[in-house]
Amino acid sequence: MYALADCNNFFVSCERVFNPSLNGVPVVVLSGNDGCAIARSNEAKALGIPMGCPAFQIKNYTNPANVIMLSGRHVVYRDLSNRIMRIIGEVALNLEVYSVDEAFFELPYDDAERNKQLLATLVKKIQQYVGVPVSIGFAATRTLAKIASHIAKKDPKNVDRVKGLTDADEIRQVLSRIKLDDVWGIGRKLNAKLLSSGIDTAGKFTMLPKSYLQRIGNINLVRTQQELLGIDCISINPVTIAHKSIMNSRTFGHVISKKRDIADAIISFAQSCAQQLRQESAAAQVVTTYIRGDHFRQDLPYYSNSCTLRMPSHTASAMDIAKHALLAFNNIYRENFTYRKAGVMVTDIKSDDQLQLDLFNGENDARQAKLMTAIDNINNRYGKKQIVLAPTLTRGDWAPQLNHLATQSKTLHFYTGMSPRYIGPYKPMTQREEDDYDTKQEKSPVTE
DNA sequence: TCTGGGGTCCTAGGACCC
DNA sequence: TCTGGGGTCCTAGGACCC
Repeated sequence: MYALADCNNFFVSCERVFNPSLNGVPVVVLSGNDGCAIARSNEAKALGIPMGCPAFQIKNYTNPANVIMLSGRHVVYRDLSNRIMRIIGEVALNLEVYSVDEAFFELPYDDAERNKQLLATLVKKIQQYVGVPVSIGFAATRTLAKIASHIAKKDPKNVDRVKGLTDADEIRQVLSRIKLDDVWGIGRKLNAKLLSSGIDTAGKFTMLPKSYLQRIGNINLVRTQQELLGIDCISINPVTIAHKSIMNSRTFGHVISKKRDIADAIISFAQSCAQQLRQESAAAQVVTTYIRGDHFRQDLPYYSNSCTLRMPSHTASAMDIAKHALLAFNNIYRENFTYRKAGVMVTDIKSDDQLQLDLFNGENDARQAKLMTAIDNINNRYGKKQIVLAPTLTRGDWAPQLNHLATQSKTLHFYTGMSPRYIGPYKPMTQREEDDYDTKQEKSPVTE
């Protein structure tokens, strides 16, 4: 038996833990740039505000004065998530943290009723210790457990917020009612494709021939069908899976076209990727940089592109990664276009203990590693971004094409830190605001 | 005016090898 | 007329998830 624990309206529930006056009223948590709704309270859902609703369209559903809109505080959500996972871990077998607000695990008993009691106790404990409401579904496969958790969440009469789907007749009945796109693994495209053939429920989907599913989708679609039929076929992920890719990207406050401005952003994305690699005691060998225009602006020519480079060896050095991210950027940047978003991704990641010493760069790597450790220590102690890469000093090495650029990079923060207090279109900060922003330490940022 | 960010897996097709 | 066969690796793109 698999169980799926799913936090209800997670980001909103976290905010309510710290501010009970948010209970009972419509609350929406917004994405970065305060762009769109990424979590909604039940009251906000009842107003019809859809997931992903752009913030400026909320007025189409209700008077915005009725809705409390909050910028996301993801560090807080991560912390509460960790506490919840720890509590689940006390009773769970093979806990598999699937996302910040969801976890799969296996149940100890064969008996559905005993499992149900165990889970009901767990839900209460999380509510009491952390204050976040959680719903739990359980069944023979993860896909069915997921459906069960939806049922647990949606049914107001179910005070335990636990639902088991273990009886074959009940499963058949439930599937005949569930809309296909509510099934885990069926997204927009597949739903549309299947709908056009009259397949609108999970029940009908389970009767389709495997060969057809393989043709219109891939092996995963076949697996989804098997899972709905009660056949477990999603392999278990070990508890701690190393990342296979790490990405850092931002939508800018508005379109920009200056090469140097974008390059600054690329450097800071690369820096963040490197930092996360070091946190995970890992290193990457492949860097991808991508840039793209604003697809909402019909009045501007649209261009998007990406470039992937393999570095000479695995590295977690901000300098190595930034250097290659910039080289990649130089390959794809085109003048006379405007850009709205950029990002850096690192792949081919290996943990430090898997890595062999590179005979040719060994000494250099060791020096870089020491330097990076020193920077991490300083930043941990005195606040993020006390030491950052200065593109102005290194541009000659990194990207000769940038040589003609003006020398200053004070704008770095606008693309990266995205201060939670900074809301609105791009504009340069005053020195005062900047000092303020830099984590309110007495020190102003040290620029190397 | 205003539309997020970060992941995973699978497949097809090309380059390259013998 | 007729143009080998089989394999690996890499990448881009598309689907999905939260």
